[in-house]
Amino acid sequence: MLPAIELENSLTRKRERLEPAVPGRISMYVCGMTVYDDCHLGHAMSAVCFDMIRRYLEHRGFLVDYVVNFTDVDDKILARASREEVDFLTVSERFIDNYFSDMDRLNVKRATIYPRATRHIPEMLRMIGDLVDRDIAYPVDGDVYFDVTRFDDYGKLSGRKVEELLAGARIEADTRLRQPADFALWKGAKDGEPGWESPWGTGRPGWHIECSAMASRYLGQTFDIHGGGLDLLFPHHENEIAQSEAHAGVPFARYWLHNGILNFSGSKMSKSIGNVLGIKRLLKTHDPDAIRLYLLGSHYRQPQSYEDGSLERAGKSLERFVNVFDRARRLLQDSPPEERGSITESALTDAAAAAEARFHQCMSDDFNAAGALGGLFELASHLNTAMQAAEKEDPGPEGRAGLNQALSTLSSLLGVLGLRVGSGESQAAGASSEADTSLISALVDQMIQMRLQARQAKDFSRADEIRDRLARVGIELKDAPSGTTWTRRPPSAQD
RNA sequence: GGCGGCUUCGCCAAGUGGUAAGGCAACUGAUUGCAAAUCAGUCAUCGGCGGUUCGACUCCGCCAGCCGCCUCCA
Repeated sequence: MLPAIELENSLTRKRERLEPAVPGRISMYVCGMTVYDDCHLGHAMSAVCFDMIRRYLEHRGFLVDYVVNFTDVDDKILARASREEVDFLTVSERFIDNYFSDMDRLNVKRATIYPRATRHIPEMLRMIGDLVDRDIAYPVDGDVYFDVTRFDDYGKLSGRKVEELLAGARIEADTRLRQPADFALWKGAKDGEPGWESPWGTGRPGWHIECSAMASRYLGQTFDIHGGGLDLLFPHHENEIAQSEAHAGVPFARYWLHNGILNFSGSKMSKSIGNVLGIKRLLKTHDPDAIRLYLLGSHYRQPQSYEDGSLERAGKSLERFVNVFDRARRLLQDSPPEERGSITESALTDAAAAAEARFHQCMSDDFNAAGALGGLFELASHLNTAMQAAEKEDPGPEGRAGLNQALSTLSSLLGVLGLRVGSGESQAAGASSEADTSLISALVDQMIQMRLQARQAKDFSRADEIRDRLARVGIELKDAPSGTTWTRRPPSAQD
């Protein structure tokens, strides 16, 4: 019996048991990105956190409807388009493609649907129209604003009170507004800006309304989980709730999940500060699984600080898993089975069962992937201990069964976290075509043969030279009793 | 100024009212021609001060430091 899933709900600030509105199904909406530039590690953090949550829910048997939006029209996109003298959709579509290629490499599973704001203008106009009709929103000079005093629960997510917002507003008051905290549902087009026709003139949607419109379009007026970065909690998510609930009269998202922000050099990774690490650049020197492992190494809700060498350390950790599978493959294929075994089956099956139990215990407890990983490292250790013995004396038929079972547990649980180690689909850094790979393989085997001859002739300086030279081009040799193996490492990483 | 959060071994980072997972690094030993990998072992009393409690790192209060949001932001 697996533990019930509990999660920390930002809305109630409490730990709650996850009880989907429709048994067996989870409807989940996660704020994607405004596509005006490349993705950075912070975007990856959010995407990977919610991907991990989604994968775990699916692993637990839920059918997950997973919606991630693209904000494909906004000031920054328009600014870029104007700078590049292209249509704004050219810009947004380019960065959407870019987003997919980065996220695919990080093994972020594709959402059920990726709605774009520009393709849901009618839905938004209907919502805005309704709010205006009921005087919850009001038009001003071609814009439309939401009157925050007309929604009693305004501030319930972020713990703010309307009065305080009015008093402490940092922005200069726009005198056209009923109060400074009111936010735009619709923005009238200024000179030459693209726009859509509306009852209030040509314009484009405000930022928040798209999520309200698209979430209800695809998941219903009330759905289970809404996720996003903690920095979106206010005002974005607060405003989503206000619009949606004022419009529909029913609760919007039932559970709100927020991932902690990634800090780099002491402050939030953000384009405006300029301390961003682009995913594309990181992928040049790091295994995508290492990046994923790093991002899952702390609880999703905690802010995470990126330090120099963080990804290198994650890469070393990942190798621990990689080595287990390499070693097992060698062990199981090299030696013919014998009657008597060096491994007692129960030792490994117990270790595997313990790791799996701990995995579920941690993951059920607000998706504690970091804790779950700890258990997987322990299982890796148990496997190594057993394999060390098995290299001296055949594990025997029962031992082989136990070994295989523990390996398959390890690889499938890593898979639930989206880590491809041991699944046969891991992406070695510098992956190349199949033809290249087999050519490299043949060449390296030749070099290993040459080195073996040198070693047998006790010409160790020559043997070392071969090893060093291969290391310089990213081929690392490992001598084992059963022979020499090699692995490709990424070219030396700088950050 | 308002709201929220954080402070655990050299670094990253889980966690619990009953004396602290894991990874990286380091140290000792085994193994190795030497390495690498691996194994065995070593390596923290949880920011400070009070309080509640039989007992707190975990609960409460105060203090200090750091961070996020309040403007676009994963």
